[in-house]
Amino acid sequence: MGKQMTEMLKGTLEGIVLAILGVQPAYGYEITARLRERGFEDLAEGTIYALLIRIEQRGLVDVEKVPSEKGPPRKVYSLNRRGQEYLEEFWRTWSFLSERIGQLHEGEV
Amino acid sequence: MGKQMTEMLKGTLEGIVLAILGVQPAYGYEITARLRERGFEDLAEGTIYALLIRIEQRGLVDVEKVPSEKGPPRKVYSLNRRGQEYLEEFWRTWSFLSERIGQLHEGEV
DNA sequence: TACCAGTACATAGTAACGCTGAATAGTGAC
DNA sequence: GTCACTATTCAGCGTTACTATGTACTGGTA
Repeated sequence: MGKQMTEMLKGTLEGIVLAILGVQPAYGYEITARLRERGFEDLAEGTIYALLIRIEQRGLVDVEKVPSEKGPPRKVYSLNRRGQEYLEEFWRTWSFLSERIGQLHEGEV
Repeated sequence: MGKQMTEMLKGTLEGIVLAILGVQPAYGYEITARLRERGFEDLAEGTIYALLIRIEQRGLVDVEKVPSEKGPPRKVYSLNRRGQEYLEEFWRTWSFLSERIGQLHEGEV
């Protein structure tokens, strides 16, 4: 990751993952792979796992262990009620910030 | 600042300040005041100063000390060539990220 | 059998960033 | 002489993503 992207992901990556889980449950390896496909090519492996553990400890997601045919069991995360609320708050914060920055980009200072 | 906003500002606040300086030179107190007017109401005083020192040390801005009628001398920062390039890189990173997150917000996963 | 690639998760240590809280210093008004 | 406003600085802290490495299960292959 470029340094700028790394810093910019702080605070937003969490929202990105929660939004993905909001659509449908997923497990860490899967989320990492999907993000890499979608342009975050050198997203570090460990980053997502650390993030998932964090949001689990905050009670934003529910976890279920599901056996895999191809390796160790998967930890499938799904967004719960609290996570939903937190995600809505994230969208409000994001909307505010992206609007301001958008204005700056258009040159309206 | 809310916790989410604090985290989200990491990496973006720098770009915001560089963009402001790209329009016209400014000093710390002024930048903080302007940002507060524009919705970042509880932006911490010290944050901007620390950021300015950082970008100065990286050689992204030029500094000039200008006397003030109302207090201690101002340190007026202006974006230089390297800063301009760095800002362009910031916009590229920002555009990529905001596009991805925008897609997520629209539900296109 | 032994080895490797792919799948899947975990974690200790590090760097960077914004915030907290306090200090310093100059000006003008009351 | 004290207060408010202007203006900058800095040490210490919490949070986050990255680095690097380790563990573990499966299937293929030499």
